[in-house]
Amino acid sequence: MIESGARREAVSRAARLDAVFAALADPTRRAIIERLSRSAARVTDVAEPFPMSLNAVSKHIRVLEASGVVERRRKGRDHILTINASSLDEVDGWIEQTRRYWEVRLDAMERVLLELETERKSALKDRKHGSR
Amino acid sequence: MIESGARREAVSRAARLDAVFAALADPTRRAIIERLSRSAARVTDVAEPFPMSLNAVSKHIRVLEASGVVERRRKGRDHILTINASSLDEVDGWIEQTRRYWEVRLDAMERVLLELETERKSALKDRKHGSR
DNA sequence: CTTTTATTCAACCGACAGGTTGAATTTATT
DNA sequence: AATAAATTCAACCTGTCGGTTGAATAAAAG
Repeated sequence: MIESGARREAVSRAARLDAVFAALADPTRRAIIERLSRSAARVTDVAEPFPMSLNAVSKHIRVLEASGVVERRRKGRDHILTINASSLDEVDGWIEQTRRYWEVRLDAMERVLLELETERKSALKDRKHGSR
Repeated sequence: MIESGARREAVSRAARLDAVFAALADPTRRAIIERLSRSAARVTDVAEPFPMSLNAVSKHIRVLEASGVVERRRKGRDHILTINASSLDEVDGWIEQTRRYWEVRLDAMERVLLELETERKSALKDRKHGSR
């Protein structure tokens, strides 16, 4: 039932990142995730503490489900929601990889070079600048 | 003028997470980040490869700046853009912490307990109906 | 000084996101 | 069978988002 991982290449990596980041961008949805982190729960249970209609929460859950962060299995009339732990790996990987770039390249050379260039230019004019 | 890069501790952690996740949810903005990961650049340079107006990119940059992921310093008429490596720490931390929850709690106990409960309920029904 | 270059500001627009309410659907309970 | 509960579907409203075009502003270059 759970064909997680390699088999879902119908959607681009970018689109998946879009979906997960967007899903995580809403505070209500992050709260839902945190709630589900403590225990699996039905839609009604998840919705209970929120100051909005059940329908609104239901829609949030659909967003989370579409992004792959939340999984749903039906048990009669109840829909049991759980979290898919591996769904954040891709996002995590993107962040990690991007940050690595910075730390290696940015901090040292590039920044100094840029500083030098701008220094050279302002040395020619040298007006009263006095910024901190 | 706007105090960019100044202390904005008045914003809640949730709001900051909102901003960063939302900033990262757009593929154009992620591409901008990747571009700036390789070298600092001016707005025009950043905008050049994108199939949209300079104004559109300028707006994306403002979103990234407001989220704290990108920093800007003016040098004459040029605005030099760089990445703030530490800005993703908060996001990274949230993901890491949330995932930890799952792996510890979800997989084992909670899931089994839930299974048992639903099992119990259908057992009651079983007495007056056939097995399934 | 005039012009070009870099960038933002402002107004506008279509699409989508997040919320509402009301009904429909499926399953449990009595 | 009748009712209640859990959930979604559908229509609708409002605000924000991503994009456009057409200024305005500020600094550099001629």
